[in-house]
Amino acid sequence: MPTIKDVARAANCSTATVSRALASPEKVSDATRHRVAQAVAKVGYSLNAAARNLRRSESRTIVVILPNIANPFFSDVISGLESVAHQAGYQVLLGDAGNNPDRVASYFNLVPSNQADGIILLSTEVPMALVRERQADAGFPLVMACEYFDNLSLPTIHIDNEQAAHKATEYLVALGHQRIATITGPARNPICKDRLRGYRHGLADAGLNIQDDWIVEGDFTFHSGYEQGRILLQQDKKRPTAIFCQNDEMAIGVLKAARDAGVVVPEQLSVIGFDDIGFSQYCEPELTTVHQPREAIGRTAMRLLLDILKQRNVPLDQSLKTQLIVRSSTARAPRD
Amino acid sequence: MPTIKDVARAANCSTATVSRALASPEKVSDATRHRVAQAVAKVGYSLNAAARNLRRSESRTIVVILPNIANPFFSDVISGLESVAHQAGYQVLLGDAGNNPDRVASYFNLVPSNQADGIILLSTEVPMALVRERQADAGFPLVMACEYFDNLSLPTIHIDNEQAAHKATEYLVALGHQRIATITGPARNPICKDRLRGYRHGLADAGLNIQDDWIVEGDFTFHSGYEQGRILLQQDKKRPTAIFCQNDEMAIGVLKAARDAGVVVPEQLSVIGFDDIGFSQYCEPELTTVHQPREAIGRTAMRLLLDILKQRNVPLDQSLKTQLIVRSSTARAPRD
DNA sequence: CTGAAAGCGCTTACAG
DNA sequence: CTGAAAGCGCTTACAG
Repeated sequence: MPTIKDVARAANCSTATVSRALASPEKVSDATRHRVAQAVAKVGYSLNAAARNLRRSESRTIVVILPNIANPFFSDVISGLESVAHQAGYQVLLGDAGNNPDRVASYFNLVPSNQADGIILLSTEVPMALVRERQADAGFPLVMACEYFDNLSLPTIHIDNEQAAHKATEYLVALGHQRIATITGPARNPICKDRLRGYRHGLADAGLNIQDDWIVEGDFTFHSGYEQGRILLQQDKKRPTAIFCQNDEMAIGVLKAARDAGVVVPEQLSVIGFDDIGFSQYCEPELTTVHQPREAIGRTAMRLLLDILKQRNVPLDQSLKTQLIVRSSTARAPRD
Repeated sequence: MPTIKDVARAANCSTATVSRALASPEKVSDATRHRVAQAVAKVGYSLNAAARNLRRSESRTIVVILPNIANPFFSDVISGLESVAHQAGYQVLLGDAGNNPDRVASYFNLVPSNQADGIILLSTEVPMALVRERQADAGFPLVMACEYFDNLSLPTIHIDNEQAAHKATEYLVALGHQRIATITGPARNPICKDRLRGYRHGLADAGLNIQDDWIVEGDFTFHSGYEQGRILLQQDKKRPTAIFCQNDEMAIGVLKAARDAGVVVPEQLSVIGFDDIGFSQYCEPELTTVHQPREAIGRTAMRLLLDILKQRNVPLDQSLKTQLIVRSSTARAPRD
């Protein structure tokens, strides 16, 4: 591999000048810049980033830790993150945590080892000790998006989960539903708690009583939605007439459980999801759901992190708007 | 950040010894190794990877270029890639090409700039000139998976697309279908050509004639499947009784088009997809499709690349098995 | 088993 | 605008 020395020789100048011509062209005369450009092409030079990173002690790389790359929810968030990063000359290293604490630890370690400048965390399913340790360290650039820790304050971009769930529940109530169940995500997850709180308040506002066995826990997969849906629909006389699911995949699982149980959606059962993933328009029936501005979440989170890296003063907590999208999986409550 | 010097001071030895204790512990006495470990903990040292990379001129990073991170097909492939990489002490940098040639160029550039040791390419939607240039350069570690270029020989892991499509078509023929349409992916894509060839042969084998306006092109999205499906189903007397789609998302789009057109699947229309993504079990009806061993493709591709990096002799072309999964979107052809 | 020393390829403060 | 020189933090061949 040709180095900056080879270029300097070919351009008949010092390595310092080559470096300047490449990194800050305005510091160099037109003629020199041109000679250097020619020399670069001639010798087939490309900058050794490891050397630059070492010298500058920065890597221009941001690590994004996500719980599971298979989750379609994240793809737009990632697009948003990447578009802002690339525009600013940063790369994005996508780290799939895959429920593996070691892996997460190794991603975190990329920052002290100078392979990454900062981290965006999209999951709370990571070893708390690790995060706590880093957060104590003020110099560790760490931003959360989509999720957050309820016992730890970190800069974060999110939606108002409670309000969104509240509105979804209200909508079901407005349709005349009185027996409304919910399938939550993992119960310890703060955003799931928020969505559950929104659900409870929605019922309470309407004077409906909350039936604890209609609050069931899933894990955000199709399969868990299917299983919990099946169970909820078994009680065939006083079964729920509506189910609010904390994400779309579980809602789509419920649609299947309903089909298998011979319960017609939306005539006999209304279903609401959360996220508005692409598939929610292609399932049968199309899913009423809470739309999240996923790209914007990604963009905003990356901007926040880059601002932190530049030591800019920035709001550390931003909430973005959601929207209830009404499609065909909800309807007026059936007569008893 | 503490450096190796600080550790050396705390352990009362040279930096050379610290380096050895960390990188090749067997070269160092037990006592020293222990002292170094203590010192590392005491000063809170972590190795500066940029310095190591510069010195060793390797990065232990593999770039995976994919066309679109939102495509659920890739998530298992990525899991496979990552599991092998991490086991071997490599990191994976996921690069979303996003139909942006500049971005792809910058990912390719990671190798000469010493930020990546090799590339796995999961898409042919990249500037040919770039690939051609690199491939000419024998020292450039580049492996393809899932897709391939038909005018360029690169090490590649794939399935037998033609055979898989042939079998799927045969299956429809065996169900008595005589009017079988197909929705392809982008026509210039070699794997799409292969699948199309398999379809043609399947029809030819059965003595069915091939109707050119039943070979329509989509782009692998739900939407294109929906649109093309809608058009195919419009011709209501002699419309096709079966549609073979080159991926599941388009097949799911067709299911929706059929619902909208009042065509009942599978009684009036059989639909087959390709890939066996998770959704294919949660759409209505569940999708008959060609299963690809996605994890295995990923694992095999990463092993191949790592072997190439170690200059091992390896088979440069491996084909993995597919399987037709019969679910509920296919049935015997309706009577005319 | 250990240390002194060179060097990986850059960047940048300093001097002119 | 340009160059000589120091130095970023490691690793490793060499010598002992």
